[in-house]
Amino acid sequence: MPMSRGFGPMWWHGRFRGCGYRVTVPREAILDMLSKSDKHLSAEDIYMKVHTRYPAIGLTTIYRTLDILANMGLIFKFDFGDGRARYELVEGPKGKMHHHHLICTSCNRIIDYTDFIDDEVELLKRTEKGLLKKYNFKITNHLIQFYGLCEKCQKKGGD
Amino acid sequence: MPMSRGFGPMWWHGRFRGCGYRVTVPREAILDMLSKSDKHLSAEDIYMKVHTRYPAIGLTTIYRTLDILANMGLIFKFDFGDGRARYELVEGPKGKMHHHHLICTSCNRIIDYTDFIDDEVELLKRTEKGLLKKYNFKITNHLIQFYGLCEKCQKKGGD
DNA sequence: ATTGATAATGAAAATCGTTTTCAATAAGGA
DNA sequence: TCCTTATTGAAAACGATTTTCATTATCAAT
Ligand SMILES: [Mn+2]
Ligand SMILES: [Mn+2]
Ligand SMILES: [Zn+2]
Ligand SMILES: [Zn+2]
Repeated sequence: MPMSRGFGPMWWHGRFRGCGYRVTVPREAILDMLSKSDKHLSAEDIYMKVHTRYPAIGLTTIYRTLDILANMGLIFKFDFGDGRARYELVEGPKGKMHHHHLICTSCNRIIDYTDFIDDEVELLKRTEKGLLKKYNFKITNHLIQFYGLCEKCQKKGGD
Repeated sequence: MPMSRGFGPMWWHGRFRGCGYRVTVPREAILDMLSKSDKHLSAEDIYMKVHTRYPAIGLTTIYRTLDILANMGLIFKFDFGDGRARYELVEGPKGKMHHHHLICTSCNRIIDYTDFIDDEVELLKRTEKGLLKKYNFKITNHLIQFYGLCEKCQKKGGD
């Protein structure tokens, strides 16, 4: 199952058409590229990768497509504070879902983790409940990022 | 104690000189302005406020000063995802310290909270310890932001 | 108080990621 | 196939931030 990841060929065609969007070469190329990467790619990263096979596809279309995909909930859009947005495929209910990030401040490596330790889930539930009571603030989403040093950079002497 | 907040007049003069920085009118004006606000101000917000009293101070200097202040640890620099950085005074060990944010996705109101609910700090520590064990990642800092609807916007019907 | 080295400044230009404009193209229902 | 119109790519525009550079102001040494 090369570029469909077991969901059937072009499983997102239905989603696209259902939203009134047309299925185009650039959109297929971008989605296919994303499905083959597990990295946190910037628009330009994606542009360059796609460009090797489809030199005609412009950066503008990359941005427009990423915007649509993010709004459709097919990709996540993150901001790690380096001035450029980063994108990654959601991959549906089977694959990677909501997750948090460990960001190495030395080498900029980013580690996803979904296998939350029990304490973390507990922390979130209690915190959200407490904040609802204290501020009457209804939480719908959260962003949690831990900054520090990855294994390799600790050995190198931290920088 | 009007513009010194009980730390003695110009308590940061020492910090500045200690870092080899000169004490200048723009720097005093910016720091004084920040000490009188409890908001999350953008560079341009700060520029406009400072500009009413000191029309000669340019936006470039605002950026340069904010950069220094952030590096010195006198102010926090945050990114709430609206494309512009936001700044707020740390206020030393007495006042506001490390805190988390509640961000209303409807009216963009931002609520600080430092009065963590019971166990929140404890749970965070345990989470960090767990992540250290699991990924051997040494956490030095974290960013936690909750998105949702503030009290007012819930009543208005949630956008 | 005066001097002098140089850090700091402001205006303008440059940069950089992203968005908008617009004429040309291509998707897909008829 | 034909036609409507969503989509496209190039170029220009955009907005926040940074850089450049000539001028000014700070402050340690006189
Ligand atoms: Mn991720
Ligand atoms: Mn805050
Ligand atoms: Zn690292
Ligand atoms: Zn609100």
